[in-house]
Parts: sequence; structure tokens; C-alpha cells
Amino acid sequence: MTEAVPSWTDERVELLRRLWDDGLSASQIALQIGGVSRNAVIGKVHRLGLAGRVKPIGPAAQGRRKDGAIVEIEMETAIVEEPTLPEPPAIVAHRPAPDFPLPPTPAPEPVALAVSERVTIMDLRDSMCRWPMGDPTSPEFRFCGARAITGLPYCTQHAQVAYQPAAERKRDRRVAGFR
DNA sequence: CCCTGATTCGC
DNA sequence: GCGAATCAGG
Repeated sequence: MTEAVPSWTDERVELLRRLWDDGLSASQIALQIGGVSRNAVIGKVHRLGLAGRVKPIGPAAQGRRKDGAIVEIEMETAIVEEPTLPEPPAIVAHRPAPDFPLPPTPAPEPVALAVSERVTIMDLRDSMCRWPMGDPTSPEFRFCGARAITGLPYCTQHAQVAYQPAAERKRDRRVAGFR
């Protein structure tokens, strides 16, 4: 089926405006709208005169320590310190938890919070984990969507499941040679 | 390397 | 007007 691209219809432009204004990146918008590349989005954005809009991620957040010192904090790691918080918050590592049973897998670590990055096939992008989540026949079907290992279709977690070692090779490969 | 937006320029 | 290619920066 040939899916003709509607081009920039009013609706699509409207969506573009909204998403761009919402702070989404061009690539995200491109995926969201579909049928267009991020370049197309950027190009359109410029033509519409939307470019150069204020970036929501302006100034880095500032945090005040209990001793009164002001520290600059990167946005993504910005932390709102509690007035009575004595210790710096522990570093939280986000680990996508598998939502499926792993029969042959020891499952070394208990599941963490559900950091679901699940995406539909529409949002599935290259370098995104293509591990299927749920019933493929269901409309709720999603892909993992987490950051895939470069060169592989899966993220770290799923790659481990997908590429389980057939057997442990304890064979010592000594290149007993000369030299 | 991954990503971001900006610009150019042939179509 | 459109967007791929390219550029420039983080």
C-alpha cells in the first residue's frame, strides 16, 4: 500500500507548531508526525519562523546547600534538596526492568522501577531496542524502545536475553605458536 | 559516538 | 515551498 505523505497540511503544521513549542526536538517531532525527516521538520520550522524559540532548558538549575552555598546543577541531574536533607541523594541508576519472565535467565537483579520507554512501531527509531513487548496482535503492542546497543537491535538487557551464550566455552584458546 | 538545530541549495 | 546534504556545536 502506498502511503502518500500529506505534506504540510494545516493540521500537520499545527501539530508541528504545537510539538515544537512544546519543546520537542526536531527528530522527535519528525517521528511523532511521521512521514518526514527531522531535516524536513527543521526546514519547515524555519520557514514558519518558529526557529530560535526560547529553549526551555535555559539556565541550569541552582541548588542551595544547607551551608548556604549555591551550586549549579545540570538540568537532568537537578535535585530539589529537602531543607532537612543531611546527605546528598544517592545516585539512582535507571534500569529498565524486563516485563517478561526469563525462564533460562537467572535474573540476577530484582526489578527496579518501571521505567517504561515502550514505543509503538511508529516511534521505533533506529538505535532503539526492538524487543517486542506484549501481544503483537494487540493494539497495545509495543517495543522496548530503550537505547539499543550500537550495532544490535536490542538494548543491553534484552540483548542478554536474545543472545544467550549457547554454552560457556572454557576452552583455552592458546595460540600456541611461535613468536 | 550520540545527539541537537542551522544553513545551503537543487529540485 | 520543500527537504537532503551539510555544517556547526554539545
